[in-house]
Amino acid sequence: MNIYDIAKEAGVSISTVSRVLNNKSNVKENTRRKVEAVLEKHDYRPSAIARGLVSSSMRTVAVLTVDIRVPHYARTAYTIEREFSRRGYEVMLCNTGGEMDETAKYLRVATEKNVDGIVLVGSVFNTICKVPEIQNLLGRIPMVLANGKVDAERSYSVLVDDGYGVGLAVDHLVKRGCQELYYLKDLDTVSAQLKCRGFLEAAERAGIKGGKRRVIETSMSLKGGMDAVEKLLQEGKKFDGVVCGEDITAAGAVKAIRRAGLKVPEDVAVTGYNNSEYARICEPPLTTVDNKPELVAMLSVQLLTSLIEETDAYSSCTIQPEIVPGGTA
Amino acid sequence: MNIYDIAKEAGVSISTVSRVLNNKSNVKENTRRKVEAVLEKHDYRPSAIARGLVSSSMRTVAVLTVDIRVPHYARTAYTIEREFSRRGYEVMLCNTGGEMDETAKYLRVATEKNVDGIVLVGSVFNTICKVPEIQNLLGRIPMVLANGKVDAERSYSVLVDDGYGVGLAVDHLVKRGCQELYYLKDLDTVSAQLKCRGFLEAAERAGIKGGKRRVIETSMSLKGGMDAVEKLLQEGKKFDGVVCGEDITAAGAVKAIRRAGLKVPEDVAVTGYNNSEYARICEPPLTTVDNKPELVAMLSVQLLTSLIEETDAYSSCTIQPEIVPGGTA
DNA sequence: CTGTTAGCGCTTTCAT
DNA sequence: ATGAAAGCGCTAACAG
Repeated sequence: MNIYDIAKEAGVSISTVSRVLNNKSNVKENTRRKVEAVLEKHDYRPSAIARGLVSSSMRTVAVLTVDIRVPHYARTAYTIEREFSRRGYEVMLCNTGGEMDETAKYLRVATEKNVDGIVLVGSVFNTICKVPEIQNLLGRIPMVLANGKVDAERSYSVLVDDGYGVGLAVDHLVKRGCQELYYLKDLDTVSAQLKCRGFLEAAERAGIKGGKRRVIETSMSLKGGMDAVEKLLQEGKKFDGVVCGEDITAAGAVKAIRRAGLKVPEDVAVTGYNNSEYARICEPPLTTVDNKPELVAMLSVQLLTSLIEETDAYSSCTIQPEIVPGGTA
Repeated sequence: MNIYDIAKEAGVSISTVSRVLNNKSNVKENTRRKVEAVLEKHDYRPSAIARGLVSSSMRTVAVLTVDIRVPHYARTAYTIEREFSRRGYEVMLCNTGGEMDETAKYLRVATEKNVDGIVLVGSVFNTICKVPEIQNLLGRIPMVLANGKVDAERSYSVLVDDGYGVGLAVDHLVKRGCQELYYLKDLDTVSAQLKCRGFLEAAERAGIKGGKRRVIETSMSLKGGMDAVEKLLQEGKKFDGVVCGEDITAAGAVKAIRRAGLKVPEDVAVTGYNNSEYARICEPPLTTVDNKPELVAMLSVQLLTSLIEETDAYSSCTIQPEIVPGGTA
């Protein structure tokens, strides 16, 4: 069933049907009703593909994340989807695993499908987009990086000051009297590096010596957090505060500290990062940092929408995280 | 840049370019190379929209879930996306919030965009699809329900025996000597009802009296689990086992039990459901039930693919959950 | 206010 | 092996 069938049955031309379909004003009320009746009768839906071919837009945006199973990305992607849905766009979900190949593949598909815009969620894309192979896929389509930055035509950023965020955690620990701090670093993305630097700078400001010796590299998992703490204990390191780059590692750290018979926060204080459900499940609930994924998502959608529809002036911006008091620090 | 530009520059007709693009065999090796050179030079990508208009397929499937932020759905959607990506399909992500309107809207969009197939994830759709307003949107497009069932043309199911799953948890508790069991019920979806019934039947089999009085309704959240346990304690109920319909409520239950000075599992044993990261963060880690979302997702994709491509014979199927021992039971 | 016509970029007969 | 031409379902410019 297409526009011709409708036209024939309503006894009008396809243009008139098209006009009715698109709520154009120049249709006689009588004709409009006649056409609408036929439309309703068949519960007719115009083909978005055919429309897309004409308007060269399918009202679709691609959202690339590393892995939607990571709660932080899930929250971001969720909000992006909801916001775009409100605005009449559908979202194509792309899990890249942080792989260059998958990213390239998806950018290619996005181009072929002529998506209206692209959102890259996560600072991995910061690094990935520098690869020449990816570089020449950029600039064709409006793009917003949520917590990333890339130098290309029509690419904008919504940044989160993660260094500042970790700094807040350090300040918080110092204020409650902690002196022997360690930082649990999990990944090696730009964001992870900024967090680490935020720790080092804040520690130095607070007069805490040791610098990089206070950074423990571990994996981004519950076990990663536990392992790191166990290592500290085994090595007989003195510590009264553990700053973590992720709630999940912080939860692991708390687990290991308490299993060792130490009290949190009395003996060792701990801070997480992300203000996730993980933080609340942890016992005691984590003191953590809210890096506001929903806000980042909203601003990203706003930015991309204005880019697509060429409405408002648009510019990149930066979000300041906030500390969320819990029971671990 | 389109197929005409390429044809002109290569000095051939558009049919030949199309043949090269689609790896058809009837092209002289020489011509092929000539065309490929031009293709490469411009890094040409054919328009998926135009192709879609001809083939009436955009190689896209829609995945509807309640809320991608719920880990269980995130895992399912993730696997579905990865599997479809491997097969050359993109995924349109749809968060319906379990709302009828949103579901209807998305089914309509899916129809307009002529998606190749639809996956409905979660047993809410079981109920939602019964609404007449939704009913007449079904049957047009191949559909698979992950953990749901609906009576419509071209609709199939991958079911999870959640009643059996909760039964496993009850058996486990009974085996370790628990007699005073309670069940924490969180939602009111079909799946939640099946779980509840699974509890009641298994309890009765084990000779535990009380029936429905042993079911506590609460909200699906950490607080929901805590509230339920606090209520039991306040009412002075005797209990040595708490079976939960979700890991998150189980984590809340454990929290409340321990805060009351009771030991888990010695005084009160607890079981969760979903085998999620929540279960591992909980201290002690939850004994939980694995309802295998990844497997469900894989089978759903397989089923939908065979439906779309009309290859193998297809049929609905059912998954059996497994108990995962932890430290709470 | 309504109809005719020319595309949008591609695939696919049907000739040659 | 290659090209010409029709058509997928729609929008929009133009004519009346």
